[in-house]
Amino acid sequence: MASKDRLPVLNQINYFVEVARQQSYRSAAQQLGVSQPTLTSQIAALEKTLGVTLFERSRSGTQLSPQGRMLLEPAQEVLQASLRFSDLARTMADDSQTTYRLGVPSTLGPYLLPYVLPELHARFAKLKFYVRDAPPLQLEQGLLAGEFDLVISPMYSESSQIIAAELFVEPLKFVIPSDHRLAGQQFIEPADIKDESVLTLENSHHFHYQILDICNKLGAKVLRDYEGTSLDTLRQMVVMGMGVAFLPGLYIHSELHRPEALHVCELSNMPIVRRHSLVWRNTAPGRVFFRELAGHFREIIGQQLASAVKVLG
Amino acid sequence: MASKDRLPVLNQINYFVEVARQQSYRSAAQQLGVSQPTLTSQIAALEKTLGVTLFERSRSGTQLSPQGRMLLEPAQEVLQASLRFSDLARTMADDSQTTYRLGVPSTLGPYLLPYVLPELHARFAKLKFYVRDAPPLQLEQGLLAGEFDLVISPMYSESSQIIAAELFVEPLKFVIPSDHRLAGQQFIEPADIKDESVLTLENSHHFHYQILDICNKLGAKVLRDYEGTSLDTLRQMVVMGMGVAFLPGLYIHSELHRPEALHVCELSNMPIVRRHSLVWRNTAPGRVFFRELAGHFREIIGQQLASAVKVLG
DNA sequence: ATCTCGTGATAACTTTATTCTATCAGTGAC
DNA sequence: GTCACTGATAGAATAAAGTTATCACGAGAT
Repeated sequence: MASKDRLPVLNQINYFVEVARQQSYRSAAQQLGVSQPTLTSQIAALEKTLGVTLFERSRSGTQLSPQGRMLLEPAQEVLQASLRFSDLARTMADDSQTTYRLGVPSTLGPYLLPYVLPELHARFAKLKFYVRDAPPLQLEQGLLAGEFDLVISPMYSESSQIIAAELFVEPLKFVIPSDHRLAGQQFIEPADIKDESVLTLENSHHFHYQILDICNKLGAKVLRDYEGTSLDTLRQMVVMGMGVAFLPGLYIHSELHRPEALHVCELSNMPIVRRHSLVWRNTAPGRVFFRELAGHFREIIGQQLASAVKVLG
Repeated sequence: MASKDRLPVLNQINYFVEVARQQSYRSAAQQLGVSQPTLTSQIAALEKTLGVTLFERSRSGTQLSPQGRMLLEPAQEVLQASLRFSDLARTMADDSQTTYRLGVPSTLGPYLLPYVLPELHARFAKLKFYVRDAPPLQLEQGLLAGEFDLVISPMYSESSQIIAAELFVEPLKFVIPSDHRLAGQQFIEPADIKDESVLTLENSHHFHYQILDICNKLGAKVLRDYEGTSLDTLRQMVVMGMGVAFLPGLYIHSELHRPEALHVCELSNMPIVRRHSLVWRNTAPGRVFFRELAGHFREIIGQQLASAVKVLG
């Protein structure tokens, strides 16, 4: 007869609970700030969609029907669930109180984020990141596919769907074994590197191609037989005398505090660097906040890592 | 700016969940059986009331925003709560699948309901009664106050707000100690009772006044110093020789199967009875079913207790 | 480059819900 | 009886939800 298969209306459920509480249409109406006929018709509508009589009305008052009595608690649960829902929404109305999926290159994340995230947390207590490592190629793909909300990447491929805010420039340091013929000097002439065997990461890393490029210019040869899977293996390979390598400044800043079997230096007059940007889709709803976020990144990096990198912006 | 303090609409939450599931407005629209612009405007309305952007739209598709992602599960919980609510309502749309608060006199309930409720349960598996004992006076008050939905009572006070369906007539048996001078006879002349000491229940029971009445007519005296608090104490008092008593036929039928230190008989040519009705408020939403229920009571009592009582109706 | 197809957004309109004010018709207390 | 109180009803105004037709943009194939 009645009751199409339609969902009831939360507002009506709210009315129901209030009338049940007050045992009176009129006082419930006053409490709810609506007129009494509104309640009459809305409760009637709810009863129709549910197919159940909720109240026993008499000229001398109103009370719950047996069915209404049993439905009262489930109704309150619906309202509570809806309150949880909209409360959560309200707190997240502020973009700085949400959890974002942040993608970082595995050659950067572990050496950058420990310096940044604690301070960021101090500034936005409810801002959270779900951080995932990935090679830059996958980062960009993943960003476009919606697997990430934010990505820190070198931003080598420009696309109209993507917005990048430059964060900082990171030097790549030249690393050689302590017993290498060039060890001991702080600056090395690019020409001296000719014919050196340069080790790199495996080619799923953007890092790989950058090194390839540099080596081509310098005339050094890249040892492709032994490609490291992480910066740590790369370092080990250099220590073991398998060749020389370029290692990111932040890695060295983080991991090579103590003297070791390695010598770290730079090429004179030829700064080799990585550029890092904070990247997001141009359609991302958080884009305004993301831009603000990039500012905080720069600020914090400037405070924490000024000695190791050069902040942009 | 946006977001008045109003409750969201379940329908919109449902739309939200479906679009999130399909990652597409169009296919979600098809799935939901509405047009695509409806979704556009309803999702936009929901976003406005929540103050949060739920989706990241692009010309090539739709996906959840970070906030929407976190709101998806709470949204589903709201829907589930609402489904539980309306499912429960649907099953209770049938008046025979609800729990009613049934009030019975304590001098009747324990001796009647065990014969009735099992068969009633067989006929209406989901029909339940929350049974409470009370003296008939409280029963009627409680019924009017809405503390009971149904009451079995003698229905001595007629009221325009109350509807009563007569169920059956129960004889009151005359009970004397086995060693009483009148013991052994099945029928006793009313005149023989003159000057006997008759025991009764305490006066909160309607039973009390009925006995008082009978005794006045018969010229018997009522022992008011010792009033029993239950039919069982009354029986014990008779066994102990403190007097004689009238006990309800159903009590005797239930409790006195085995021969005992008691003799049970009747007054000849003077049937003493209680009448029992099923009573409810004339405004009770279940009133149609209650009338039907009264029929089932009569039927079942006729089957189970024909030897002890006389069914009416 | 251009075309086509698929995306969500928009406009203009219709239908359905929601709400209001004013009024009615019983009930209960005095 | 009278009066104050209930919830129900009528009719009108407003708000919300739905429709069809169309647009503008991006992606992929030609």
